[in-house]
Amino acid sequence: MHGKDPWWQDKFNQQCVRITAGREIVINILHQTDEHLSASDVYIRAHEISPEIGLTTVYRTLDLLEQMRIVQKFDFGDGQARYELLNNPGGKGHHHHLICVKCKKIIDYKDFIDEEINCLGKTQDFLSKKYNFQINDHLVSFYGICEKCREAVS
Amino acid sequence: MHGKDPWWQDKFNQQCVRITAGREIVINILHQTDEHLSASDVYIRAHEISPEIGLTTVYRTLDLLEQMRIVQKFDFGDGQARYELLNNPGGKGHHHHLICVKCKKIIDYKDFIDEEINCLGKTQDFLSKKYNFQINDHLVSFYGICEKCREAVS
DNA sequence: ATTGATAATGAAAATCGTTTTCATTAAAGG
DNA sequence: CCTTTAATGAAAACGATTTTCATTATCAAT
Repeated sequence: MHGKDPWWQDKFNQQCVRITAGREIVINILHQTDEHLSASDVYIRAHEISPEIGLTTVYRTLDLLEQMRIVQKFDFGDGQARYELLNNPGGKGHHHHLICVKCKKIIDYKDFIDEEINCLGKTQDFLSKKYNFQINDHLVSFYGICEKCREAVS
Repeated sequence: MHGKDPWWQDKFNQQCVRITAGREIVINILHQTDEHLSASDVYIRAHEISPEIGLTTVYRTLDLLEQMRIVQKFDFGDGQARYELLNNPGGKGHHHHLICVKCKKIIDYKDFIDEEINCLGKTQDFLSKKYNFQINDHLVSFYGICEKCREAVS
């Protein structure tokens, strides 16, 4: 695509993880979307591009990418894990979530995100020292009931 | 236990949800622990108290309590949901999480919690207006790799 | 290029947390 | 007490994820 290798290839080489066609496809799929894709979602899209990719490989790749801190795994309570690219350079950027516990609808928001992150930063510094953790990212979600679901109740 | 009914019974009566032995036991179990119990954990403890309680009922009860905003359901990525009592009067109180993505260890922290909540409050107010959500609670988690797991890697 | 060691893969089977089904029992109001 | 309807348990079904195992592809050394 460009003269330079994609940013994530460094991480692969550093950790002696092989760059394969399937892995590239999975990363590209995640790179090209703003949605929170499940493993099946990724599989369906990958399969269109390259039908020899199996669901198992998609699962394994997503796990690997999570371990490598290239993707973030979420669980919004709808029974399947969802994945998002971290540090997605051309993507929508970092955001937090607002989740309806009834219908499981997810809203990504960026309002006040800078203030929030600033505030969380202090905590992160403290925690990483106190507990000797290498903290890579965070998850902030608000839970509630959306307008539609509130209407549905008596 | 006291002369007065437990705090959560009001919620049951208001919503015409029946107060049954099984439900009381599940709530008491959650009330008496500081851990993040899975459905099986609850089932095992419930079964010791009253062997006729089935796993299905535990699942149904936990779902019900989540809908009623009496418990909060979490997913820390270890393959099973975990539950905590909300507003637990004698409990450990509100806290946030620090999670190791390798070994899935969870640390509950309360450091800077007031500042964080204060900061999140502004967002919550904004979001609930903007998206017309009834926001009940929030989840803040930091993800990283703990000391032990970092040593284990080359 | 060829080879050799080893990581990556796919298909199918296994796992396991959770949900559904359905017949039975218990709760709350009359 | 009786009636209606919600709650329950056991077993089966479900579905997402993981494991197994034989095969294939990758990278490094030759």
